[in-house]
Amino acid sequence: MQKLLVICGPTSTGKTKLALHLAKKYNSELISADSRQVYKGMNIGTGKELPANSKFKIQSSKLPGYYEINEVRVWGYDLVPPTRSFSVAQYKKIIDKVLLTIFNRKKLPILVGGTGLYIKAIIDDISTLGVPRNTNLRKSLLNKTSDELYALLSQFDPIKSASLNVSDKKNPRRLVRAIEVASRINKLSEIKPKKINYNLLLIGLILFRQDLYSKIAKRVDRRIDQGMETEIQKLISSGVRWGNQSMSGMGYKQWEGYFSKKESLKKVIDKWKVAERSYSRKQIAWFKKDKRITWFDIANKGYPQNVESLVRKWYKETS
RNA sequence: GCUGGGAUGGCGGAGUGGACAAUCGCACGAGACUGUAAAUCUCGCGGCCGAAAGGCCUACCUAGGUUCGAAUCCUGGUCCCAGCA
Repeated sequence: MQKLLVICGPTSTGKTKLALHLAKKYNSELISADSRQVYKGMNIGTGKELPANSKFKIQSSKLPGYYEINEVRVWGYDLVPPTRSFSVAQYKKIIDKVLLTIFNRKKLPILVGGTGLYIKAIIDDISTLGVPRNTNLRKSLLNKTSDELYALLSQFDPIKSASLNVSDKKNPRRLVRAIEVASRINKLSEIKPKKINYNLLLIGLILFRQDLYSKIAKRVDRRIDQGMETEIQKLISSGVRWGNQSMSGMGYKQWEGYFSKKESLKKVIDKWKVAERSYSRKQIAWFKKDKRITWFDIANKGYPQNVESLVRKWYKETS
């Protein structure tokens, strides 16, 4: 079984930094598991650790490009233009290919990021991933209430509708998706991604809540200093619109009121920090459920050494 | 100093005699989530007891008063804001 190292945890805990550090020691390549770093031109706000003058390299038309950071290849950035929408299914398709080439190069891939669903798509199975989005269906369901959607789903797939929990029953987006899956026209044409089994090691980085919050605040301030406003300006003038999926992310959507002269910069920053905090909570709730994760408190100064010794042990094992 | 307006939970802000521990939004807390996941959705949110139903206590600046009953009415005090001086 191929070895795959996963580094996850809430935002602002230094996952990429740790991954880059480990990559040097284990002849590794990094794969970002981040639903926002996939967009080209969104760098500061999504936290791509790009040094000045770093170049995006594309070697084959069958693979995405990569960056080299401190001589470590980093994949998963800049997969699509920010005017395009994106989904886990595309991510899975692309990254599975990338992983194969990394194994061919006899290197250790490190999957690093905070998007739990993306990590899950790579290391576990998501069985409905082969059902593509149906734009017409989604359009026709656009103005339906969650009760109406639930009734519809009950017609198409009573078993599925009965199995939904209270929150999904009231979640229009997830109901629409469930109807989409239930009403697929041609099941045979679906290409179901293969489940690949890896020899996994999952590392989680965590920090006491209040300290995490203050780290988040500082990082937002830093991103403002790094020129976040200019980044947004560039995106807008290159044709990205506020309604694009890429602009629904933290650090981006909060600027809409500012650019229409309705809100102050302070307001933008406050809303941004709030969004980051609430996101970190959701990430913690998600990752907490995965019992495979070994957690490291980054307040503990020795944690990189502890991570390393765990990785070393796992890496040496013949699988 | 005068005149007018105001003081409600961590914040904004409803309520203007009973159905008020107090609509709602935000923050915060807990959670769900198999093709938008940095999305979307659910629940909780004065304190105490309880698994729950529910019960008890302290509350709408403060001190009194009116009333069967007050966040809501009256009086005094404190503070804030606006206009005039």
